[in-house]
Amino acid sequence: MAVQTSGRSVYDDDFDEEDGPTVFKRSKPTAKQNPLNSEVNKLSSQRRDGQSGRQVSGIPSSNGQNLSSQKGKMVTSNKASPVKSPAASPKASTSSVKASPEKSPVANSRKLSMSDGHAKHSSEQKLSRSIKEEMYSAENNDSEDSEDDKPLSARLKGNSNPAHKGIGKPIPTTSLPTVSKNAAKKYSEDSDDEVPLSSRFPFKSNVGTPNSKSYESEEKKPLASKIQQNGSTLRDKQHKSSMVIGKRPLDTANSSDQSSVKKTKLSDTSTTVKIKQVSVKAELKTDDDDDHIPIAQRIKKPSASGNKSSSTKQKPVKVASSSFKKTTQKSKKAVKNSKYIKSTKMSPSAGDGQKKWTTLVHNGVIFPPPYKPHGVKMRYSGKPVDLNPDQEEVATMFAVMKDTDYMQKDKFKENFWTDWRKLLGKNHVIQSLEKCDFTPIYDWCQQEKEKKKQMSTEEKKAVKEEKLNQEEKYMWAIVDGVKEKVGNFRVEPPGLFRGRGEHPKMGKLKKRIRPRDITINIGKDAPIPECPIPGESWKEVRHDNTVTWLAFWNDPINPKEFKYVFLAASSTLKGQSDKEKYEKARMLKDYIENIRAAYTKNFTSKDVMKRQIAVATYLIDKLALRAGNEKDDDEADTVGCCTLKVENVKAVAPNTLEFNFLGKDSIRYENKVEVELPVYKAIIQFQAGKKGSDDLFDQLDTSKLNAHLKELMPGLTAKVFRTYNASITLDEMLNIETKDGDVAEKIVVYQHANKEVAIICNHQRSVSKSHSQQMSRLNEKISELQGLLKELKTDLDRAKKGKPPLKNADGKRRNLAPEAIEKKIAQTNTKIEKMVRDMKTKEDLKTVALGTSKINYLDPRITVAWCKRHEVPIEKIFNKSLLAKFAWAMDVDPDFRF
DNA sequence: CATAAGACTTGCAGATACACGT
DNA sequence: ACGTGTATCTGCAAGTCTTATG
Repeated sequence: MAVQTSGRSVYDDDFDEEDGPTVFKRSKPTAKQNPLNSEVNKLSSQRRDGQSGRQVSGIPSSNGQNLSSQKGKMVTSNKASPVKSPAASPKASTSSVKASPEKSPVANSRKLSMSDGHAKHSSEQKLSRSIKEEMYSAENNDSEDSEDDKPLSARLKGNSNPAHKGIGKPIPTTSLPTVSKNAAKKYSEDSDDEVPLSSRFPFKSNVGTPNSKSYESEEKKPLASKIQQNGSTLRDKQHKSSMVIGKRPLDTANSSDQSSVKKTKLSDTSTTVKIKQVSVKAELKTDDDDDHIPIAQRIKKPSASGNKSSSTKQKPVKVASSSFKKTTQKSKKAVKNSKYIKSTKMSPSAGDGQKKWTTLVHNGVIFPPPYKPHGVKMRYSGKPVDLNPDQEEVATMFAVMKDTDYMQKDKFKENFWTDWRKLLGKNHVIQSLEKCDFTPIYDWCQQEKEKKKQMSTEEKKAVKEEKLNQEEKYMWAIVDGVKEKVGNFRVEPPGLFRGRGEHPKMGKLKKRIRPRDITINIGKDAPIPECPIPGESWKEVRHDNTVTWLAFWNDPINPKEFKYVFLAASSTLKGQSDKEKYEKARMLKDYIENIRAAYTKNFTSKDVMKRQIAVATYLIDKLALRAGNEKDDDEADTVGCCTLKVENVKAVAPNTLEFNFLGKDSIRYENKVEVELPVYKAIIQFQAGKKGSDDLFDQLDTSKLNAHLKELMPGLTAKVFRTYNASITLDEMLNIETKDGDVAEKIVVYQHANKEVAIICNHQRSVSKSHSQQMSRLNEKISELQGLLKELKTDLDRAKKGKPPLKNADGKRRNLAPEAIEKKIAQTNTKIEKMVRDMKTKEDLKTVALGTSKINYLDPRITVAWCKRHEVPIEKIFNKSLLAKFAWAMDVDPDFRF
């Protein structure tokens, strides 16, 4: 890759040297907006949001305080199905393409979800897409290295008008003719393959059909979104209106720190000492030899091969002999895979085997302070009891949980009692938990908390500084000569296990971790961190550079499992794999059409397992379900796709499926979806003759499913669909809904898209304790304003007639000119409208968590590119930690599309 | 092959920091 | 200056997926 030598990108400059928000300016102020947008916008006005109440009463699903009661109030049952999909109206592209004669059963089955009749993509597009598929690896290299890593300034000079790129690369996903340069390039360069297309893609002809019109446009979204279009069942809680989410602009003060995203390359690992001396902030800003080099390139430095990015680190995928190939894309796959292998071989990671780093220096982990007995006596049968420090410690853990929901759970108390009793001993005075009164300890803890709160600012600051001082040395590691933040260097303190949902182990004592429990992983030549507790030593010291963890210990609750210390999300190591994740999801984009066609075909396969795989894949794709691994009995009883029980899905004629189950973290997934008839029928078949608690997919588990997926695309697994659907949704929504307007309006568009994704992924949060209170407070304010409005109107009437204003209860009003009153009225109206909007937004988002998708599912390059295109300061969308985490994405081409 | 072990990502909640209106 | 509400950060639980093992 051409290393960018000429200096920083525009972005970098802003980042480093300015305090103000970073605005991605285009060199040409023109072409800010895709010309198509205006048309597309119409579509957007038809969209409705899903509604958000997804939790169900009575389900003890979380451990938050008062949660169950809150949840209980939420009656709404259908979960939203989000996005409808204006997003993909391929009209534009259609025009450039001729209709193809393909016909496909698949397409037919999709009609259902395509009520708005989007045009489909032409066969030509499909073909070129297929070609692209084969060339994936080549493309990757191109896109990652040749373009993205160029300085922004350089890139901007080029063709910044998205419309220019239309040639050559069909983006099936959207109708926008926008095509990335990379893709176009790839297309032409990649035509190397001599094999006739027709033979390479026997499957093709099946895929698109005349009636697949909206198939393509629609297919990119989870079904849920589509269904909503006709979804009579769904509540229309929406507000296409863009609501102001009330997000505060990040303060510019932050930006000065942002250079933290840069890595400081140290000339050699022995510089550790120096590092330790510098304060964090100072360090962040210090000399950075590599500052001018984009992170993406720096990442690769350590690798001797200096090769182009390997967007996928996985090892070559074996070309399995699968039935799928036979039926569909045999030759294609073979070709693909071989290329894939080739490219992977050249990649640094492949060359180094599993090697994740070359040198690794760090200072180990920090332990929580030993327990300080407070001596406060709890009571047993009303009498004070003496406890030794160990017993007291555990009693205190229990005491402080007084007003959490766990206290209502018998399992929690039972588990706690079992473990505490072991400490007390059989013959202790305390013989039963019921007679225990922990309130003295509880009260004491509250007092302590209060004391802390009352400390003066200076005192607090001092305490903080002291803590920082102690921790500083643990906060950093040096990986291949680059100083990187460590994620969780603090060893977990002892406590009572707070499992989520109905976890069988809740309340058990999580014992204190000691050095002898901990295995350290560190570079061979690095000094071994000294054990912070005198007289003890680490369990083991390894030098394993095929893994990224710095330390681990066995989870005291489940000794078969481990707790790892990793680098922070902002590290290059994490950034790299994050990028690979998104590249894989982008790769899926090129395969998705065939994959969907294949599973659609298999809805009616005679082979039950195939049918189950098909339907499961469909659900994962359309509803963004998780894979659903098997779980042990000593874990909360939750499910994912492969572990769905018969009772979790209800088939309602003619073709609706009602899902209701507890997913990850015991979050309820509740959704009604209209599905293709074959899916509906298949589900009924799978349920036939089974009990409610039986597995719906009895022939299936995640390894079978993923093994199958891997035959369809290298590295494909179930979770890739979630990433793909989340990111593609964001990309499309942003590009369709962004209009000219001020930054605030654009941010609203972003948040709206973000929200849709969160709903698709079922990312929930519990309603804040004060939510209803806050709502009524807002209501009060609104009616106050409305009262004022009334008075103003009266005044206006009187003023027009030349009469003086009436006096009201609390005094008199000023005598104003009618114009002034009118102005006031307008202002008040605006204020009221804004408050109403805000309230709606607040109500709407009260159970939706936007953060998770932003952190884990949305390709940051979509966001960064959009910010560049629309001159939205990236800080308005990404906070400081996100900026650091996504450093690798910052110099993306403004024309980047997912 | 099935299962276990191992490694890494994803997810929610509570604590804490911070901005905003009064 | 202060309380309140929101945004962000942190902690750690709970997933996914790969690899090793018998």
